[in-house]
Amino acid sequence: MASRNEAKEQKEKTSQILIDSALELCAEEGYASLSLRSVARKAGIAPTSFYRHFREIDEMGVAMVEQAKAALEEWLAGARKIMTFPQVKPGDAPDKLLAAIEHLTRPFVKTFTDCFQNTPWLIHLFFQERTGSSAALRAAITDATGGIIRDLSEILKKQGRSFPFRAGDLDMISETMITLVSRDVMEYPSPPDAQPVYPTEPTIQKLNLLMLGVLILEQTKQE
Amino acid sequence: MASRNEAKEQKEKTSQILIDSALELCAEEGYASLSLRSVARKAGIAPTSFYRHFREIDEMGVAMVEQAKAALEEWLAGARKIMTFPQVKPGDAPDKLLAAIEHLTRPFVKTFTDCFQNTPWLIHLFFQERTGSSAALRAAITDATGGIIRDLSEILKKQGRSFPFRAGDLDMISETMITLVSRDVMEYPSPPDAQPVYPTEPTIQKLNLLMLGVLILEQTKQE
DNA sequence: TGTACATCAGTGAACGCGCGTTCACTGATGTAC
DNA sequence: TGTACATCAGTGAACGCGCGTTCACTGATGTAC
Repeated sequence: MASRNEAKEQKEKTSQILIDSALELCAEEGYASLSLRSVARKAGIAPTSFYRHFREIDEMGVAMVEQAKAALEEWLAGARKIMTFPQVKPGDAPDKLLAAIEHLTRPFVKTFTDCFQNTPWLIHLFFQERTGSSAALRAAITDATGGIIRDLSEILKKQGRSFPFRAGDLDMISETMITLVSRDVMEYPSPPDAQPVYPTEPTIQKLNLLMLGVLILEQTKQE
Repeated sequence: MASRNEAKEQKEKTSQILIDSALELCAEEGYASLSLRSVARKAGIAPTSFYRHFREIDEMGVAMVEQAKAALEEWLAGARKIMTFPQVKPGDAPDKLLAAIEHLTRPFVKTFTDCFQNTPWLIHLFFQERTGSSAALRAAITDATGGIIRDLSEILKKQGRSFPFRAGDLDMISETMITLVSRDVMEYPSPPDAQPVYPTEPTIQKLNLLMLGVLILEQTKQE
């Protein structure tokens, strides 16, 4: 019984090697360029062994997305701890609002860029293949992205006492934040190149403007 | 002489058929899935004839981007005519600012969605392949996108008397507007599916929030 | 005007290659009795 | 404990296919004289 588990663990391990290899290749060449043989080659197993783990490439693709989602959720959990929005009052000057907003946007962007520098394949898979690729992968990504957006909404909601968004807007704001930060991060050269310090300020500024607009509008609506 | 031109025109025509075929295929399957043979097949010529027009796929890719850029510039020129920003004063209520902003954002989003419904391949090529694909194509797209962003900046600048952006911010704002609208538009199902009315309101709202933030901030800085 | 030559878009046959997929096989491990 | 059988991850040979690319050729059109 125990050894049967060992055997299963061994299989699991090989599956993981396949997924890891695929994620690396995907970041380099894009998902569309993945081939069963190239993944197997990188993983160091025979092409035919692939079928012991997945029925086809897209089945592995879905597993890749699941893994990326778990990793991204972990990063977001880290962000949650450092995103805190100071109390503001209606009528505060825009400068003061901006300073408060940066307590949300700066840690958020920092988290995203750290994530990208550590595991570029993660962002790549999520935001590069989001609209392309096979229908199966697209569905998995859309699903996972939805989860991430809701996670971010939760983080914002926690700030609710001081930053009272209307519930319906929360997801829209989260989605936009993620869209903007992922786009900027992806424009950046991949890690094979000499890795310059990523300039986060323009990204932060965009999010600031968005949140400032939100804040002004929400304050108006509450009066 | 005249007939020599005719011969050249004939060649030009075939090149155009190749490009058009490639753009269609690209919208369906993505640029990475293009093959010399599939393009030639769709264009109705022998695979070997491809070499009479382009040395390799990426050379055609660059021509595709040029064509897409020209088309998008034409759409933007149309947008320019209907984007007009009413005069606002510092201290105007956010509601009033928002109403003014919509005179920019609504025509802009409308133009983009119309463009996508008419020629989906255009948006696809520009914003799907922006980060993937070959280095040559990426460079061409980055270049073309830069031009489009500057076009939009020009449009905004024309509103300068009533909407005084600082020059440095103009490109950032244009880029963000294009990022947001293209992302939303691309999330939408491709034309092969039953074509529902594209919901532009969420997109407009995002742009509104951004522009509201910009406006508030610019007003503050001028004081 | 007539004739000989040049150009060049488009072609079909052929090549070697990497691909996905099938198949029967191996050999380690687990199970039954 | 010993023996016979079952399971199953991993394998190597082999297949047919679409790919990019080469080559020598065709035939329409343009040019020289």
